[in-house]
This record gives sequence, C-alpha cells and structure tokens, in this order.
Amino acid sequence: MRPTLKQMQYLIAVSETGKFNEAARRMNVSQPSLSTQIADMELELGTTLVERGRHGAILTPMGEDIVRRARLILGAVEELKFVTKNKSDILTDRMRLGVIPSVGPYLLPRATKTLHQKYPDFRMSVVEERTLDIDRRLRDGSLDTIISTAEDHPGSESTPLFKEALWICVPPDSSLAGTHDPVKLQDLKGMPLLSLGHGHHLTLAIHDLAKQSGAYVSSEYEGTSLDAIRQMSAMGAGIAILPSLYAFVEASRDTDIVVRRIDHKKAERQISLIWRDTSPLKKSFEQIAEVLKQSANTLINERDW
Amino acid sequence: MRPTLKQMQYLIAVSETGKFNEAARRMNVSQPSLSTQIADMELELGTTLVERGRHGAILTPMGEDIVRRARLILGAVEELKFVTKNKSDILTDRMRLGVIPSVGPYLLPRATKTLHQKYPDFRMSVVEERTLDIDRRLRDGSLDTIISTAEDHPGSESTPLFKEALWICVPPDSSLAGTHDPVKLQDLKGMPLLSLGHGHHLTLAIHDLAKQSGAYVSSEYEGTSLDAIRQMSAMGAGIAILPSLYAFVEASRDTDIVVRRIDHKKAERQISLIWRDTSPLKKSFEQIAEVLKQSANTLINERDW
DNA sequence: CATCATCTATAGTTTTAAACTATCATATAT
DNA sequence: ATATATGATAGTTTAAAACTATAGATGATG
Repeated sequence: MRPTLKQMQYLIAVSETGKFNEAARRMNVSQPSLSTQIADMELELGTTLVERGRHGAILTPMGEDIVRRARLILGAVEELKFVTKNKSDILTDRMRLGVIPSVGPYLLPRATKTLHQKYPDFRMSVVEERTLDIDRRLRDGSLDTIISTAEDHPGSESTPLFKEALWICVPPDSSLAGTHDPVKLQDLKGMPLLSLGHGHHLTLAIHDLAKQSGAYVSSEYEGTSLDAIRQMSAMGAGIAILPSLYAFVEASRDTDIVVRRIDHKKAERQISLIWRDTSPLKKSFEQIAEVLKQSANTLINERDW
Repeated sequence: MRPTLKQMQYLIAVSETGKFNEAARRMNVSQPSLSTQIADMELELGTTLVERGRHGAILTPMGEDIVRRARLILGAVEELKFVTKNKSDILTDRMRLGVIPSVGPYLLPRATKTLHQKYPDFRMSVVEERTLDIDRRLRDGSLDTIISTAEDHPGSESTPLFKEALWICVPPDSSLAGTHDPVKLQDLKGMPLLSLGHGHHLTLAIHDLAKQSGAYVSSEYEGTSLDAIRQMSAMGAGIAILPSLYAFVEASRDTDIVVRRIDHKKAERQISLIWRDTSPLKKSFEQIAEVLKQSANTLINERDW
C-alpha cells in the first residue's frame, strides 16, 4: 500500500535533516535509494513534497502536512508494536468467557474478584448461556473459553475445575424431608422431578437420573433459572435437582425447603474450563483455571457439611 | 518497517472473512502469500494473532486489538492520501509569506481579505521582517515566498506586483512645504534625510537618494517603523522618505505634515512577489500575485492624486 | 467407511521492489 | 580555478513478496 511506512520514515528524516544525503545516512540506506522512495511517494500522491536544491531539501507546505500525519501514523504503529511486547506469557488480554447458568452466578462473582487482584491488567467479559449455545459460540470463535461439562463439548481441550454432586430439594412437608442424610436412588422412584428447559446440561442429567431411579420428569415448567426451580419445589410442584454449588450458596439459606445429597456415584458432574484444541491461549486458560479451582474450593469448604 | 501496512490489511481481511482463503481472494493475492505475511507479522510481534483450524481463522483477543489499531492506522493513511488529491492546482495549502515592513501593514490587510474570499481553503501566515532577514528566511526555507524588491534577492524568481514612488514628508513650516507638486532632486541638497535602521531596503534607497541629490542621511534615529519616521519628521527632525503605499494610506491623513512626490526616475521601486527558483509552487505564487496586484491597484486608484 | 470438499501449511520458483555502486550535473565556497 | 557540497540517473544485485503445486488434516457426504 502506497505510501509505505518506510517511505513516510524517509520523508520525516528528510524533513528533520534538511538533506537527502544525511537523511539516507540516518536511515542506513544509500542516498539514491532514499531519493527513489521519496520520488515514488510524490508520484503516488501526485504532489511535490520536497523542494530540491543546492541548499538541500526543503519541504513544501503540503510536505510539512504529510510529515505531521506520517508522524502520527508511525506513532500509532509503534504503539501497536508496544502492546504486544512483554505480554506473551502473562494474562493481560481481554477474554470472552462463556459459562452455563447453573454455575455462573454462584462461582464467578468471587472468582472474577480474585482474578482482578492477581492479574490487574486482565479483563474478561462473561456470557451466561445454556450448554448448547456456549458450545456453538465456542466453536464459531465468539467465545475464547467456557466453563461447562467437558463431555458436552467433544473435540475440545479442557482442564478440570471441580466436581459437583447433585442434590434434591423438597418442601419441609415432603416425605423426603425427614432427614438431611443422603437420599438413595430408589427413594426417588415414581416422584416428579423438576427440570430446566431444553439445551441445558442439567436437563440431560436430570433425565438420566429419572431413568435410573424410576422417577419421571415433570413437564409442568421449563425454565432457565435454578431459582425458579427451587421456588416451584417449595410450592410442592415436585423435586428440584440442584448442583452442589447452587445448593451451598443459595438453597441452604432458604428455610422453605430441605436439601439432601443424592447418594449415587453417577449423580455428580465434573465442571471444567474448556477451549478449542486449536487455541493458542492454553497458558492463559491454565492460569485462569487455577484461580477458578481455588475459588470453587473455598466456596465448598466454607460450608462444613 | 514491520508490521507493514499491507500486512495490516491482510490481517483485517482475515478478521472480516474468517478464512485465509477468502481473505486472500479479497486482497487479490494467493492464499500462501497471505498466510506467509500473517505468519511474518506474528513472528515480528511475538504473539499469536490468529487461531487456525478446520473452521478457518479466528482472531485471538490480542489479534482483535491489533485489528482495531490497524483499522485506525489505515484510516489515517487514507486520509493522508486524500488531502493530496484534488489539491495539486488550486490554492489550498498553508503558506508562509514574508513581507518588508514598509509594505506589509498597508497592503496585506486588504489583500488577505480578498485572498480568503477567492480561495476559502487557503491559509497564510505572514512574517514581517526587514529585507535582510526575509532574504535569509526565504533561502533557508522557513518562508515560502516574500514581498520585496527583486534586486535584493538575486537568484530567485519573481513576478512584479506594483511600482512605488518615493515621497518626502516634511512639517508644514518647512521650506519644502509650500506646494504639493513633485519636488526636484536638487531641492533636497544639503537637507537631512530620516532613515530606517540597517538591513532595510528603504534605507539603501534613501542613502542612494542622498548621494544623488546632495542630501545627507541623519544619524539621529534608526527605527524600524515608518510611523516613527513620520512623527520625527513632523517634529522637524528632518525629511522623511516614504514609499507611496504608506504615503497614501497613512501619511495623507496626518495634518501635521505635508507630503510631496519626488520627481525623479530612480526615486521609485518595484515591489515583487519573490520565491526560490527551485520552488515547485510557482503556480500558487502566481495566483497569489494576481490578487496582490489587484489589491495594490485598488489602493492606489482610490486616491485621485 | 471411503470419498470429496475445504481448510491452512510447506516447498520451490518467479517476479517485483528496494537496495547497492558508480557516475553525472550543478552550484557554492575557498 | 578547484574542491566540495548538493541531488539525479544508470545499471546491477539483493531481498521481499508474489506465484504454482502439493501436502496434511478435518469435517461433511453418499
């Protein structure tokens, strides 16, 4: 693209030295090379920029204007180069993180705070969408990384963050509310389970659980919010199935309900940080994962269940 | 200089198409060429800008940042190119004009007004300095053109603007104040002439006049302003020699003095617009000269002497 | 499950751009 | 007049950037 950055540098050198010869020396090229480039620039712009003479080189008013602009342009290029330097390893970028709704609101407030403390220059935008949507957005590149269950995003790389058990949530007058001990699978037989809408990982897990326990999934309500499920359960609409993070943070302080762990190996899910296997940001993701892991642990250990 | 403007364009094309192949097509180059340039850019910046994969190309957050900056830079280059287009002939630049003090304040107020009307985009900065100084500044390039007497700036090109006669200026009680008719050279014999300081064209002209007429140049005062000379003359300090433009505009309305034309062929000077013979702005100068000529004519014809 | 289409990367070659050296023309300064 | 600045020009060499052809890898398709 004409004029070239190099040509602009040459013109500035001519402007500052007032001589083609000295400008060429400063630019570490021969005088003819520099002359040719300046001439080419003038041809390209269709204007005379430099007045040549025995006295050396004097810029025309237009030439001076071009020099001013060239300086700004070259400054912007320098700045462009600068932002990439010293920033290859450490986490200083702006990153787009996707998260499923059953994790985001409970893990991220604390985790983002820690991230800010540890990496002050790091900025992150968070998108909360159901499993199906963040999978699409991870693949098409509109998200850099996501927090989800790895098995729902095949062909991606991931690192585990924490394991979540599933809990049931019933009103105090329910037949299952008698104790806080873990509930056996067979206790759920024939009971209505409340579920989120289509496209959520949790919905699949709940259907799976129903199949194994002999329960059925109520079609009465399909929401996107765990709070809605919990409140429906409190009103006696069925058994809410909640992941432990939510159970710890929210459900445990609601006196209208009783929560119990499900006593089954498969009633738990592994939450991971996931990215495209082609992404060059693996190091950054691992740094983020470290912080997320710690935040999750802290959240879980704060409660001594 | 790396990264190149071309490389930036390529990166933007990749960012907008999401595919190396399509980006290359849009840029009218082959895909490998574009790939190589992007790779070179990444090497230069030391960061991965594009994530390659089966899906095509996805920019990293850093890549997106670079694209934003590249867009601004390319925009500035486009603007640079734009300011030179359509402006090769017509007068739209900013120009630096030098003028001698015995002409500037009397000619330019009117002339600049006309210039602005005729060429609205034209901007001019005016420097008023003595002949010696504007000559130096014309030569070293800090002025583009000057209004002066051509013979004081050898080796330059010029176009005549107007001819100025020299006038004398004496107090009403002077022996020379009896009439408004032109004064003969020999009438000045033995009289003290008031002069500007060293380095002014007028000073040389006055010394020349003294030599030819048998007058002498008073050493009482050496100023830079014609007004000062006039006022000293009004106080009886000697005969002020004034160029006609000043005589018309200022001295003719001062009732404390009488002005008379000098009746001698050599008692006049040719004021010209002058520029370096190497300057590429000849056309512009001629446009300016046309306006200056008209302004001077108007000024002179307004008075019906 | 093989085939095809679609990505980008790599290798080797050709073309174009930009550099070099040497020399010229011109004007200023000594 | 001679030496020493200036930038321009000619011809050559080097380096950058383009091309063609092909490989490798993955996802979609019959």
